[in-house]
Amino acid sequence: MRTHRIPVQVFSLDHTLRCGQVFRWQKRGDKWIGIVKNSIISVEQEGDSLIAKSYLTPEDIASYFRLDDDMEKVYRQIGKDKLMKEVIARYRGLRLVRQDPWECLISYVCSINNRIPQIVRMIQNLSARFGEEICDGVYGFPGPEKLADASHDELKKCKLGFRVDWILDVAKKVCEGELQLEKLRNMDYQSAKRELLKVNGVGDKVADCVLLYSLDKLEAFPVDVHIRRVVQREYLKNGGISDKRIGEWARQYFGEYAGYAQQYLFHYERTKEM
DNA sequence: AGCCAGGTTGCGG
DNA sequence: CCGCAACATGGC
Repeated sequence: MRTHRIPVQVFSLDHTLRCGQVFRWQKRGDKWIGIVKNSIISVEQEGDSLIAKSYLTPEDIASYFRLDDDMEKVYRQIGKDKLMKEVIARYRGLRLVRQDPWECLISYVCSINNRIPQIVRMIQNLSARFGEEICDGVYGFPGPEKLADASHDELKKCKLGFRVDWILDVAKKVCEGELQLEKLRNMDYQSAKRELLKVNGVGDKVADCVLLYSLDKLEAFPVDVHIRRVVQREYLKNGGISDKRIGEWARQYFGEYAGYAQQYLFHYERTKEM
C-alpha cells in the first residue's frame, strides 16, 4: 500500500463519486473508500491534488478517474444552452469513471426497475457471498465464473428478484466467451451496442450504461426515468417521444460527448432541490 | 394500500 | 414501429 499525490485539474471527487454512476464507494470523513481492480483504495481531494492510498499505480488511478478527458473541450461541446452552462458550472469537475465492464454490466442489470440503495445492497450481497475477501470484511466483486456456477437459489438469496435469470444468463455468456466485453472497447458505438443487446436482460438503457461507464463510448446516452423527465421538461416539450428517439436527439444535439451531458443532467435532476 | 424505482421482455395491434 | 402488463423487492 503506497500513498500517491496525483495532480488534477477540473476535477471534483465528490461530484464524481456522488453522481450515481458508481455503487461501491463510501465517504468516511474526508476520504472516499472504494474498490478498484479488486483492491481497496482510499482517495481524498486537496484542491488540485488527489491523495490516494492504494496498491494501484498512479497510472491505474488516473485511468479509473478518466484524467485523460479534456474537460474544457467536453464543456465547450455540451455547453449548448443556458441550462447546460448552469449545470456545468454547478457540477464542474464531475467526471465519468472507467469502470470494470463485467462489474458494470451486472450492476446495471441489477439497476433494472430498481432504486439505488437496493442496487447497492444487491452488489454487496453478491460480493459477500461470491467474491474474494480482499481485506477483513471487504469483498471484491465476483468474477463471471463464480456467478455462472452459482445456483438459481443461491443467487436469489442476494435479493436480486426477477433479475436472477438474466444475471445467470449474462454470467454464462461472458464465461463461455459468447460475449467478450473487452472486444467491444475497440468497436464503434453502434456495433458494440448490437452485441450487448443480444444478451437477455440487456436492453437499450443497460447497454448504454455499460458502453458509457466502462467501454469508452462517450456518445452513449442512457435514457432512464430521470433523463426522460428532464429532457422532456427542458428540451422536447411536445411530449410523447420514445426513449430511443431521446437518445438519438441527444447524440445529435450534444455531439460526441453526449454521455457527459447525460451524467450532468442526471445528477442535476436528482439533486437540484438540495 | 398503492405507487414507484437508473427497464426488459414478450405480447398484440 | 408502438403501447401494455408482468416481473421481485422494499420504501414511503
